[in-house]
Amino acid sequence: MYTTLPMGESVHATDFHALVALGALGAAAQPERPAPSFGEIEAVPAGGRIYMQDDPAQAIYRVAAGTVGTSLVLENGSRRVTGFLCEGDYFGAVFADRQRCSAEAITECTLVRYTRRPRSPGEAAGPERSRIVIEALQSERQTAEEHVLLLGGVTACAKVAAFLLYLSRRAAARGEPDNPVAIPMTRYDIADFLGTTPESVSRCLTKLNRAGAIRMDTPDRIALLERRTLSDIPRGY
Amino acid sequence: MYTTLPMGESVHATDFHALVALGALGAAAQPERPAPSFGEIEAVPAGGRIYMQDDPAQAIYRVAAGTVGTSLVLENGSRRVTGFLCEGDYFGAVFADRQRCSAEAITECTLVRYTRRPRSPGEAAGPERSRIVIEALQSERQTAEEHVLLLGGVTACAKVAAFLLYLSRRAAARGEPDNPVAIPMTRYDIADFLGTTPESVSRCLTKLNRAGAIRMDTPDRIALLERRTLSDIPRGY
DNA sequence: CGCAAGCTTGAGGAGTCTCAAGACTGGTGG
DNA sequence: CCACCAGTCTTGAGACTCCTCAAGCTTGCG
Repeated sequence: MYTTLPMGESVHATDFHALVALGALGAAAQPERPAPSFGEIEAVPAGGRIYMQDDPAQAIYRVAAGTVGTSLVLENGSRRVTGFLCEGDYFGAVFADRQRCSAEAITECTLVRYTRRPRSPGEAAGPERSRIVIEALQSERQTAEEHVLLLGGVTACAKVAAFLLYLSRRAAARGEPDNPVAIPMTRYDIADFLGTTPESVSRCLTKLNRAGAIRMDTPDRIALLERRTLSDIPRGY
Repeated sequence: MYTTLPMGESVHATDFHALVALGALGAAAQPERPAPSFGEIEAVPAGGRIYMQDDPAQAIYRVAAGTVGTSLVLENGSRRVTGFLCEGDYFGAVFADRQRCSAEAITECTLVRYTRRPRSPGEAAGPERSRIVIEALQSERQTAEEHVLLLGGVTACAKVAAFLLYLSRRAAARGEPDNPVAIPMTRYDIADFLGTTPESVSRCLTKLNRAGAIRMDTPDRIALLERRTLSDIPRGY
């Protein structure tokens, strides 16, 4: 599969190693970075729709605060949650006319919206816009690759435990409290994300709670007591 | 998560829409495209190791012919196959010092190897190298996102059926025969790719075969007879 | 021919899904 | 302020699928 990238001479003297260094540096949060000179701020209330599946793709979004969920409905009617996006994560960077997923705010959100068509002709080109696209690609690739590892677990408990560790790890990366980890999404969303059912998610959490591996303060706030247990769930747990 | 992309002024006048158009065009195979002016051809025999997990990351690879499998072993010892790469697919584009996955040739392969360090200083910069990185990001994102959809299936038969359709769709995109679809990888690899077991893969294929939805000519050559059945596997199939 | 690797099939048990009902929570309206 | 209500979460029971362990079968190759 060769791809046509009609950039032609529009990219000059790009340093290969600088691009390659992108991802390695991307892992570290750097909140001090000055805000980009473009991109519109958009506030979305909890439960608000950002866009729907098959809507025209008009912008790339970056989450500034809150949690966004992306999901899609397949031909056979089954629903899949494809990602939970938090501060710094990009979404909506499809390279097509229409969105493949729906996106909605799980919590109250603040988004940065990079519209495809520049608002004024003067700001059409520039390194910042291409930086956004590259960062979005990298972010979405990481989202999908981590999702693959979570979905690959064989038993439901292993998936749920890995999911908790995943949420905690990501919260820590954002500089947020990572041990009583916040669970902003519903059991239904978790189930559709992990390829299981809400009942199974609930049962696994109950089992891990009783076993002392976690402590459920409230349904949406869980303390991880034995991380080692969570990462090494055997087959017949 | 802000990422530092130390490109500075090294990217000029990049057309935002051109970058955004990348993915839409990326889906179409364009074998007529002239070969890039750099990148080393590497032939790998079937079963050959390309690199191992935790090896120093030295290059980005693109498959020119054959099938490559990437896999990794988690802390708890379970193996995951993260992708089956075919003509045109990229792999190995980690943005870190070391590889996260192992890569090995499933069939005899021809690869194009884009080494990180340019061979001569003169060819260090240029639009072609950054094009490779962007194409690789896009390719790997697509690999992971399609994998997510396959893994999200609830029953083993649904996953296996979706996997067959996936192989067929990709073969068609490469201009190869897509109905008696070639299955170059083993049941073990398929199982680790789909989050199930080799026995379950085999049983599902047998069941689909008996039901008349597919016809197994040989274990590695399967004809898809009822695509509609394969895409609409109900829960209790 | 014998071996190794991969594929298939079988039986039993563990895990999960389905359907169902009850408990809890937060918000709304009387 | 309280009752109600809708949505969510939890728990239960039964049926079913799938995993595990095991044993043949096929294929390709030395």
